[in-house]
Amino acid sequence: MRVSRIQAEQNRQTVIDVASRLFREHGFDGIGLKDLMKGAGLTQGAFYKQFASKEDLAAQASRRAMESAADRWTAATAANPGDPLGAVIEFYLSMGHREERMDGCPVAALGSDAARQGTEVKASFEVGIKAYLEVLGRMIARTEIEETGEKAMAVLSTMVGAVVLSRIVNDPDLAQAFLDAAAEQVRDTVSV
Amino acid sequence: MRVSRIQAEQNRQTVIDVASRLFREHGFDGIGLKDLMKGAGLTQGAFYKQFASKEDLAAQASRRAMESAADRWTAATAANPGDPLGAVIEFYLSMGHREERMDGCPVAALGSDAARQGTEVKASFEVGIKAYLEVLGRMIARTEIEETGEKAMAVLSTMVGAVVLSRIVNDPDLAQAFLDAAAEQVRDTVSV
DNA sequence: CCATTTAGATTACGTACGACATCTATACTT
DNA sequence: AAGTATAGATGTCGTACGTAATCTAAATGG
Repeated sequence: MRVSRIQAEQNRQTVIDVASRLFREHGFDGIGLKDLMKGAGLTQGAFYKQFASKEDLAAQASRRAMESAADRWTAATAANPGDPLGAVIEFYLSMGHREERMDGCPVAALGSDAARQGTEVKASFEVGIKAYLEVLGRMIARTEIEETGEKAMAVLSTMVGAVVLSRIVNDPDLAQAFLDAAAEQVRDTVSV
Repeated sequence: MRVSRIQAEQNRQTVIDVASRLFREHGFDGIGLKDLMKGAGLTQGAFYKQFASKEDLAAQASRRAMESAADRWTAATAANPGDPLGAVIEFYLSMGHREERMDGCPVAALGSDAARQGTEVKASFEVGIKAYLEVLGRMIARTEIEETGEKAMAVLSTMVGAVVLSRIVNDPDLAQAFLDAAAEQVRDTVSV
């Protein structure tokens, strides 16, 4: 049956939110439209009234996911102005983050998948990645003026790589070691 | 038709080799058994005579891919004993590597996917990752005795993350910047 | 304020493809 | 020559994405 305009828009947002989580959990190819819509309390038939294709949803869900991830970084730094880097490290390079793919960083959860997607999806990620770099750049700028961008990129690479690697390996100790090693490296990079 | 025992084994190896490339190109969920077998010149019907399941093949293909990747690292360092790190950086953190997912590092190509796979696949990756760390550890050990393992892990994280990020973004300049920034960071880490 | 239009939702369908099992013909092996 | 291992064809059954047809309630407007 038909619902109000407001309700329809709300449903649309719910689908995007749900997709942003389920894609991170299962990968773009690992979950179908039926389950995606069911997660939002709707049926598959309603999908094409709201989205042009699965890839269209993937692009919008990726954007949403990256926005919320970047917001989390910003919030963490704002809440801890004395040690913004420490605040980011504490949750990003943690075993908790390793274990909750669904709510964690989309780059770590979907990086390899995103590389295979179309331009739209990649563009969504790109916006979020630049937001990450800005947050990192502000932290680095306090101690060093030159090469802020380069350092931010290196730091982000280290952090993303460490979480990916920590999730691949079965051994929890090795996983922890990757996170710890990355944390130390990141601290060194920013403080030098 | 039936082929010789030797031919059958060779076919099996071909399937693993082909799968190790096609999985990297399309992801574990992005390609089906039919196309996988076709890539080896066989039909899908032959698959279950050789492998228990798709995941079984995924585990074997991952192992094969990681072996060949680690061999490449070893070969690069052996061919350039004066600057082993430079040799690795030159191909790993290059635009060429960014563009050939199919023949490149399996961790960068399938890292996010691997995190969602079962224990067998992860174990295959884990072996290869440890091989990477050994190669890196040897390079780092020359300049620094302490914390060799930690540094190797940080370096690997940076390299993997940089390639993943460089592949996600549409902008080639930004992609190049990630690779360059990682290269510099890696050199600093190893030489300090 | 009622009739008409419109749009969101459901159900059902179509085609294609997914993994996996089984059956058959054949050619190697012993 | 007989047995057997293998490739390949075929089948099953579920699910994939996408597309109507239909239903219903919200918008709209006279």
